[in-house]
Amino acid sequence: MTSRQVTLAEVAKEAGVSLATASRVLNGSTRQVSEELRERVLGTARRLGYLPNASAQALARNSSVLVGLVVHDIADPYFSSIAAGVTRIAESAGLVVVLGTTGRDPRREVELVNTLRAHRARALVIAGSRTTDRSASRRLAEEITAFTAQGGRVACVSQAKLGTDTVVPANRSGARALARGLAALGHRRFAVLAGPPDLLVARDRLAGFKAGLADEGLELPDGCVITSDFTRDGGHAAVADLIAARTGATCVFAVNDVMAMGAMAALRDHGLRVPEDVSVAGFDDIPTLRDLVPALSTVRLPLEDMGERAARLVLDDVVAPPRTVRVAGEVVLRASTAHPSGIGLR
Amino acid sequence: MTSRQVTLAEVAKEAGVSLATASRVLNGSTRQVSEELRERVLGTARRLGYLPNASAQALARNSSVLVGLVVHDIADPYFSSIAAGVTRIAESAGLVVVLGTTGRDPRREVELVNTLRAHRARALVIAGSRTTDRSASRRLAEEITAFTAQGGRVACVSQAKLGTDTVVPANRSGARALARGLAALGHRRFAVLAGPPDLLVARDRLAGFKAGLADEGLELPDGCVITSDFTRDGGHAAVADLIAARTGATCVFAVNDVMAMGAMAALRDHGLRVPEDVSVAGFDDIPTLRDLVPALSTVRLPLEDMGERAARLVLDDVVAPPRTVRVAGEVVLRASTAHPSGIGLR
DNA sequence: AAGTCCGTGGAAAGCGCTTTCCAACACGCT
DNA sequence: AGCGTGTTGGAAAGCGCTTTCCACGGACTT
Repeated sequence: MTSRQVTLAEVAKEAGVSLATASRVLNGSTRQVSEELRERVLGTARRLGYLPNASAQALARNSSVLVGLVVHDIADPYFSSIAAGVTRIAESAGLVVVLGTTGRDPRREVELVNTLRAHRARALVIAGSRTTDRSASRRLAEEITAFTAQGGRVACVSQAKLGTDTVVPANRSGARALARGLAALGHRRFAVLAGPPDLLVARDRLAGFKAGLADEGLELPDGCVITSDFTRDGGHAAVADLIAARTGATCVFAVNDVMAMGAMAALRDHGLRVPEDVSVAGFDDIPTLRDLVPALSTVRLPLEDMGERAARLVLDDVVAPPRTVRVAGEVVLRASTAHPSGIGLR
Repeated sequence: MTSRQVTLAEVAKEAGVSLATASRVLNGSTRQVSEELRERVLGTARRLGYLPNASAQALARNSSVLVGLVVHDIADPYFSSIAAGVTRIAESAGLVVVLGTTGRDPRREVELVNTLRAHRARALVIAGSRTTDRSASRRLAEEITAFTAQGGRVACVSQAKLGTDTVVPANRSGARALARGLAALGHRRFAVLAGPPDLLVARDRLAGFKAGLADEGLELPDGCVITSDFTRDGGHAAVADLIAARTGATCVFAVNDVMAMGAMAALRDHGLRVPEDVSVAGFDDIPTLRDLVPALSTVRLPLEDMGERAARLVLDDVVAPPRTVRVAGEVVLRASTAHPSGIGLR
């Protein structure tokens, strides 16, 4: 069944030229080939249905056309938006995207970078926040070092902690501005669905939010910070704890949109209305948000654009290793947040 | 900067064994190697930080570890859900997923399959509906034939039109059952946001819906079928046409969920309430649906599962070329559809 | 007329790995 | 002692391509 593939050698022979000449015609070599031979080679190649073997080319050239993309969960709109940006740039540069998903397992992350290294991927975009786990970070950093030592370029979308090019969203300042905006609406008691305690992006956003409250002379008591998974279901589950905590909060900030969406659903299940009984805000501005009712207030991040930026960092020819692209977040207050009217979450 | 990579030959030399022995130890060869040499090779490999060159292995073995995944738009929840299923299975089989996005351009689709073929990908999952464009289909079919002739396996998620293994959702019967369900709610006048006229999946769903109406003795006048893009914005834009058409429909069926979401937003913009003024239903049951208010009625497809099924089809050892896995759709009536109370879209 | 240079084609040496084939040796038999 | 048989190590031939290096002519100098 498996028909032998047409090789360059066959094309060369059939066209009556040397291997070298055939190669020069069929790839973008700088060397000139006379019009006559060129035509002949091109013709036979087409006639025989020649397709270069990418593995052989990669081996001979010592460089591949592969770009790695590592995300936690491709079904999460946050990551799929970034992925769309990365693939757009990579594909328009004639490269091929290799997708790896970690399921938020740091070991898997290291494993993926290793695999991509084995494939001699020319570049690598790692999306998704690091955690406070030092040993995991160290092992990832080692892999990344090996990857760059091999001539590959790496960019991260998240914290600039790994000595690579990085696209870093304004987690702190965005959350801070959001806090001020919510305070300006009249809220005085807040609760935060803070995600996992060891996730840096979650910590940054929490810290920024606290700072924003402090700007307004407000504070966030410890009991008002609920930890949970960084997912829609995490946000949903956290609401039970939130209500049990009897915080009296009139406004809930979830450190990302999917958590906020889960929380809104859970609040509804508990018979609470948003924003009449409690206001809710998220972070990221994932695309699905615009079809939510009430529309979710959030901090907008240009997700696809961030993916594009990361891809560009990693594909340009600049030789300036650790560059940082800061991306601003824009506070967008929508219908899910309103002037506090009720008594909040007693 | 680019440090030379450690090669098998170096490991072999350092360990004082032949290339062959080193190779046998460091990959899953069937050949035995004595415990002593084995240890020695493993030790030096670790010490030197040896990592096999995947391109070289692919070349020597004439087979790669790559699995292609072709989707229209990775940011669309429909595709990202399927992608999550495919990557899960592929990665658990130790394979590497190559992601290609077409942006719904048939030429790009062909191009991607070609690229994947050049990389000697061992398998390929193509998600996304075909169109009625015969010449595009033919060229894709040719590429696919070449791919399989080369020993690769291909599965499609959509219509079983290409002679490959296929996972086909119950578009017709799902839409038909949905139509009956909506008629049972009391609706008599319907409108359909039918997507692009040349997209097979859209046509199937429209046809199924009509059949379901016919079962109930109802029909769908031509003026009640609005065409538009198969996207959220397409659904949004179609609503203006829909309203202009003065169909008197009390229920709108959009042939996929993202269109239905766009339509709901547009209806709201026009001051129409769902479901009080008009009921809306979609198709697919993308994950984001459960956080919509009102919750969208739809036909549930197990999207991640479909991705997994496709991946399994393409990765098992069965030698039964064109198999078809039919996936049932389950009608899920939620809050976006109700007994018709108003006068509908006059 | 001799010397230079450039443009072009081909031979061949790799790239890093797998795998066939052969040699060597240790057994267990008759 | 002689002979299969089975096990293990190594030499070497590829896998399909790129690229260096050399050879050859013709066009130009001087």
